[in-house]
Amino acid sequence: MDHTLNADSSSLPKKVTAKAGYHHGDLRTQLLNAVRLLVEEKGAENFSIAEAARKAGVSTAAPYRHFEDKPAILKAVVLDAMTRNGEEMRRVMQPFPFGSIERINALGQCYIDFARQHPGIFRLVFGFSEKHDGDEDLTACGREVFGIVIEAVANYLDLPPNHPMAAERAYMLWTFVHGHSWLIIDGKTKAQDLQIDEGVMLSAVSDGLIASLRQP
Amino acid sequence: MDHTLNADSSSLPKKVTAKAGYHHGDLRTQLLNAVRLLVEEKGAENFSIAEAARKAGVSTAAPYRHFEDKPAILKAVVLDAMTRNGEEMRRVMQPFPFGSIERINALGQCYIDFARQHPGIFRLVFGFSEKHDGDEDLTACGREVFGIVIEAVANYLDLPPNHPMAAERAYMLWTFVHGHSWLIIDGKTKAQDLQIDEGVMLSAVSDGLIASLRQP
DNA sequence: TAACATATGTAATAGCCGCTAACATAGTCA
DNA sequence: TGACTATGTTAGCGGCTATTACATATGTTA
Repeated sequence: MDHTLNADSSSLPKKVTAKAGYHHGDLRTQLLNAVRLLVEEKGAENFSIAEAARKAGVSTAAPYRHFEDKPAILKAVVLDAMTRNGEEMRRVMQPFPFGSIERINALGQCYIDFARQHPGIFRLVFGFSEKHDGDEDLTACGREVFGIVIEAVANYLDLPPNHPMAAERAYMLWTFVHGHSWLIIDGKTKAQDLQIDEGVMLSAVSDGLIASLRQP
Repeated sequence: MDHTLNADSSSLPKKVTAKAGYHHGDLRTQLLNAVRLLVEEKGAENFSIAEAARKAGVSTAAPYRHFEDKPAILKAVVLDAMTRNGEEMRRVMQPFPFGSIERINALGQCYIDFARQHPGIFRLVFGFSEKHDGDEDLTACGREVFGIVIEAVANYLDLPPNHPMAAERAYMLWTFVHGHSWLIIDGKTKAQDLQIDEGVMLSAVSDGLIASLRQP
């Protein structure tokens, strides 16, 4: 339930309060923090490197010592967010029994929570073509995260993890939580005056699309 | 199956080939056409008013005689796209019997087709907060389009169109096609090596989430 | 028809931003 | 110490949004 993307106080930098000198000391990390804040604050399409640099207290040219260009800095933020979301997914499913439908529901809820808590980042991760369409790192990271879902579905359905049906049903679940996440952060759900219990809906979906396969 | 957003030869302008004079004659329409092309070509986040103006053969200041600012010109494109998509939805469901599940499936397929055929516009319609978050015109248009889906679901389930369950199940269908559309145009589906028949999946979803309610 | 009002174009400009080049400073290691 | 590398800065180019002042076409009315 935490999804903390903000303060990067873990893996503490070599110089925590390096401000006095000519060299910053920990600019890369603090730039990423600034970018995350700005993306959340002003939207990924209105964020500027220059503002991130000001926020970190350096000149507008300094970021280019650490990142090739704007797409590169955004890619770093995206990769970090995907990784953390994957970790969070593994965490939230752990309390529930192996092979249970509750594990699947927990994964879906985790995905939705992430979008709600970090809509700007979510928009950035998806939605933005920003030159990293076929990027290998991002693809690999995505496959790993989606693998968690496939595995949970396969375990529930008593299938080998590489069974096509597991991937197929996992994908259906993904489309659902993905679409719901987008509609939530775009305000479309509210605009339609829909009074829907999210948890109930999520259960209905996993029941209708996955649990229904257990008794043939 | 057409979703033609490009040539606006319908509702023909007063002067079709007004190019010679100081005044353009049909700048507003041609600007919108240029914007649509550019959004599709370079992505909504990289489109610029200046380039649209060049494409229409006028100075970079001219567009501001017809649109307040960048969000306004994008809003016009979005409204047009939503309207046309709504019309297309009404068209594709017509061949199927009133109250049939095929009508529902046709609506879903139409939504997905639109995204696949106009990914740039789709990204613009959703995904972009671009200052029209709570815009009344867009909200009204969206409610009207979504109303088509609610109605089809209500008819199939033999419910009054304002029954909460109709809206609820319609929303589930929406989340599914919306999420699938995003994943398709983001290339995520391909990145995951998923071999899924879209029509089969769509049927499975409407079966699992809607048809299952008919026999209680 | 002449004069005025309105609509719609241009040019010039201010203030952003992305990114690069040339230069400055700090840390590292022979 | 001296050379090399990493990481800052300043200055500047070209592109963008948006505004302002001015120019030209169109239409209305006396």
